[in-house]
Amino acid sequence: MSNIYEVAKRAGVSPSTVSRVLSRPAVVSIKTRLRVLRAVDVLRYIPNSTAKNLRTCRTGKLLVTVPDISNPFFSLILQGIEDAAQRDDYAVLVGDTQHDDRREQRYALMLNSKEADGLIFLGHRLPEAAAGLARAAAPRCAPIVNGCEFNPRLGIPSVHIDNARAASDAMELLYDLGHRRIGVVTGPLASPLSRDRLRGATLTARQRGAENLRVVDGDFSVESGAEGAQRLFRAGPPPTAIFCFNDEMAIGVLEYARQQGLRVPRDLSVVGFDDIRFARYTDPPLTTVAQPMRAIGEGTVRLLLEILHDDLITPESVTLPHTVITRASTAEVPAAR
Amino acid sequence: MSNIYEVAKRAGVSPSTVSRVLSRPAVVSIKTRLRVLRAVDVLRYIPNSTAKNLRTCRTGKLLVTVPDISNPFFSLILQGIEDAAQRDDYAVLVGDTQHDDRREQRYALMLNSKEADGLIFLGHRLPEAAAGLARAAAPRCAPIVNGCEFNPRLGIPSVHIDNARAASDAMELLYDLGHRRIGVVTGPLASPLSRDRLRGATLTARQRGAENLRVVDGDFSVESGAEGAQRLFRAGPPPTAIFCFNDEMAIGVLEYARQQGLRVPRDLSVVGFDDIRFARYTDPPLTTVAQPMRAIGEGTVRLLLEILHDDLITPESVTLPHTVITRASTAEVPAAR
DNA sequence: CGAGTCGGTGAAATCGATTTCACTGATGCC
DNA sequence: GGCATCAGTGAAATCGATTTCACCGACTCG
Repeated sequence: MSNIYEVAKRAGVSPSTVSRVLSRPAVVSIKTRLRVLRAVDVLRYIPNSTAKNLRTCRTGKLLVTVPDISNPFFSLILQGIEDAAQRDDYAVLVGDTQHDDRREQRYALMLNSKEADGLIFLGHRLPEAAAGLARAAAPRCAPIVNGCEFNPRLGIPSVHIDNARAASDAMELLYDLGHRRIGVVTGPLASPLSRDRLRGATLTARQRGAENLRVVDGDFSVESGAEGAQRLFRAGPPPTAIFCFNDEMAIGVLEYARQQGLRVPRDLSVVGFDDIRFARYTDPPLTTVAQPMRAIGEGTVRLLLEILHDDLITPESVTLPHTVITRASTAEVPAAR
Repeated sequence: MSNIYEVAKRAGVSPSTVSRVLSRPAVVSIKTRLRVLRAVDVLRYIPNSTAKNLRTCRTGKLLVTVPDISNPFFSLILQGIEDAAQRDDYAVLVGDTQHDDRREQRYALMLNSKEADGLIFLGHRLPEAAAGLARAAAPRCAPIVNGCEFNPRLGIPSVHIDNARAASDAMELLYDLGHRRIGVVTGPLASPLSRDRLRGATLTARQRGAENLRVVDGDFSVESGAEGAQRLFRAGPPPTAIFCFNDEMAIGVLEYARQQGLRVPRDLSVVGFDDIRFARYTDPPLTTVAQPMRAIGEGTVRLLLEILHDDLITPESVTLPHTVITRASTAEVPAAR
């Protein structure tokens, strides 16, 4: 592989000129520019980006840690990130952390060793290594951005929806349909996102005067949705509606209903969260709260690039709109008909 | 951020020694080793990986191009790749190409500019830039590996299943259930993978003496599955079974059936391909051909690392086993009952 | 006792670009 | 005509590590 010196020699100029031709052609005379370009062509010269990175202290890479790439919710966000990064000529390094904080740690360290220019993390924990960078940068912004979650105490900019409000909206929908015995299957309460949704849901329940809100915890998996439904049905009078904090658990509830011979939405209304790709293809199609996944991904990149370009000095979060999508898994409560 | 010189100064040794302590501690005496480590600790020294990469001509990164990250099939392969790469201390750069060959090109160029040590591509096209590297490396292996597809003409090692055989197996299943009028919805025939499956399917059809195989083309999307079903039903006598070249199209067929009031599997049997996460949660759960997605991902990494370590000289592909998973979307043909 | 070996270390070259600074010749202007 | 300005270019420093080679002292062995 040829390097800049060989190109310079062949073109009869100095390496500096070759470098200029490639990065700021305007400052080089037309004649030498063409000579250099010809040499570049002949030698099939492609600049070594590592050398460039070393000199410029930039890598052109963004590191993204995601709790689970194979989860359709995250994969859509990742797609938004990738797409936005690409548009600005950044490449994306992904780290699948499998919800493991040691892995989160390891990836965060890549920022310290300058393997990437910035970090987008989609989980709810800020790895210690990253927190250190954030402290060191204070009161300015470190190139670290969060997606989906929002923990004001971290002081890390984030792109997310108003989870409390979104959960409220989902609950309102159910109350408006006449439901009074509503069950909720939460996500892991370690994450602010789940806590926010729970807060929104219980707030609405109180406002609507329904004390009959029963809450069980899930872990966002299909299985935990089915199990949550079972727990809700086994304890006390059966709920007429179940609100799950994500679509996969709602699919689990649909599974449970099918096994128990419950007809959805006749006997049980089900609401999910996220509006993943398959939500519209469940049977019945799932009523759910849509998050703008791609936009969240793109937003995190925009925020990160603003920080990198020094346009964003103080942490600033972005709240994107959600939408309640009514499909066929919800209906008026039988008694109200 | 401190560098190796400051550490050396603080420890009262030369930079070479610091480097040795960090990479081959055994060759340094215990005493200096401890002194150096203390200095590293105090200064919170973290080696700059860009400098290291420049010197060692290694990046510790693998580039993966995937046609569509948000597709659950690819995201599972990607997870396998990420996981395997991580175990060997490699990081993964992903490029979502959106099936666009210009994007594939752009990513492939990153190999030329030494931004990654190797390339795994999951599409069926080998970008020209990568092909150039392969030619340059010949007759040895360039660090380029394919997943899923297999095109012997490319001379690029690949990890995949026996697609022809897998399609045969799916068809056998249907014939064994007594189906004779079978429809097939293919993927884009530009990819060898689809052509292989089609070959397998038609071969079995011929062996089973059924001339009634009707084939329509799809593009792997849910919509094209529904549309394919429509075309199959509109032309000639209705099929009793439809075999789709992926699960999403099979979901489309299920949708179509529901809309038309066809009961699956009573009126129509449906077989998918891939066994994505949601295949078991469709209604009815989908009979499909399972591909070992994670293993495919892990396999591509293993192959690539063997090439990088010079253990693999000549291109060599790996065929992994598939499994036909019978769920509730297939049943005996009514007439056969 | 002298030669050879070996463990431990440092000086300096190197990877391949970018960028500063200085220089040259040509032009503009009074 | 002389001085300032400017466009165009090159020499050399620089980024931060790794690695080769040479060196030194201590030890072994004949």
